[in-house]
Amino acid sequence: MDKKLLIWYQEHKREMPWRETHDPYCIWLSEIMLQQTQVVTVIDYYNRFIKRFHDVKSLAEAEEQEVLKYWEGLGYYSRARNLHKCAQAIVSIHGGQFPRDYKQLLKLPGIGPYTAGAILSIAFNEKVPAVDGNVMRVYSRYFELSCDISDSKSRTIFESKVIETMPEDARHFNQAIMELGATICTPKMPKCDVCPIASNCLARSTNSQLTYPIKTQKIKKRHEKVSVFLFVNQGRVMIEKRNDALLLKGLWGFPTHHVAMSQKEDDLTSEVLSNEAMMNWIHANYDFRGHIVTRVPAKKHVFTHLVWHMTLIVVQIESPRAIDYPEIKWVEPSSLEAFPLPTAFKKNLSTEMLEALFRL
DNA sequence: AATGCGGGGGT
DNA sequence: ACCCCAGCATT
Repeated sequence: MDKKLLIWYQEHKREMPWRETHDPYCIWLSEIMLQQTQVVTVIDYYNRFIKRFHDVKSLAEAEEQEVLKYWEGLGYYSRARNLHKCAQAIVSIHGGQFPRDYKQLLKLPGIGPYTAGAILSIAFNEKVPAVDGNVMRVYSRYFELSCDISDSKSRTIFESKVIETMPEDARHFNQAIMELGATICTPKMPKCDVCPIASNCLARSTNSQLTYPIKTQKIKKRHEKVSVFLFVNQGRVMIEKRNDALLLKGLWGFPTHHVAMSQKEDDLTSEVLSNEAMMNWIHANYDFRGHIVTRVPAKKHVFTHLVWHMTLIVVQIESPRAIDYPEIKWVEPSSLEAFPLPTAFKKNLSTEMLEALFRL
């Protein structure tokens, strides 16, 4: 398996900025960004990030808000918060050097079994497995392994199998398996006709590629109806830093009010908040008065485990005058870009909309 | 062991 | 419009 695979990888690997170095900082950063995120998306973020935070020390010294700003739009923001904490731990505990040790790496925030293996193998060429979803898909097909990959216990089974089959060139082998999973041995329509290891693939021989990997877990998303308030005062709109009790904690956004929740989308259509109920909510949470200018049905936004059905509520605030607090800012629409604003809010803000707000 | 956590791509 | 993807932390 390994010989053909390594030759294929050498010839067909995609170019990525982090593949031009073995610097543990670059490998670590890229691996964190690549969790649940595709290569094409990561490249721009990675380049901008490296340009601003060129080593672990400069990242450790940064403000969390700025790190989040550089992560804006990438999602799973706890990755960014843990990345920042991890950089600080590496500076304070390990003298700014990444530990070349599996157990030590695992203790660091945001680094789990996969990422520890990826850093050790790719940066240090240690013969350690790095099992991600691609590896599990490739191995379960190649060996027709029937263990359930949605069960976290299965990871160790794949790790043993990887150790059995791993050549000395761990650095390239681990990346080759993942590259194969990402480009050839894909979930839906695997390109077996151009796969370098198809001749020995068990699933290929029995035409069972699509029954592997075995995965039982089903995801049931709940639906939430959410009012998103655009408080407008003298050409400025209010944003607040989302607190730890909220989704998207630490990022900025418009005030949100939970109207209704259901397992079924249809149950939400009848749930409408009256103007009076809204004004009561506003007054209970903020000490100013105003009137509702308009309601705009907004795009729905799908998160990992829930769906937001948003309505934008534009409210003209008459009193008090716009005052900033540490966690509440009144900003001109053009200044919104200075804050880390998650996609759920961003995608509902057209230029026309902002222009209209500005005129209020 | 189960749940929380974004956003993008393919069909 | 709908389906799929999937590491780590917390509980």
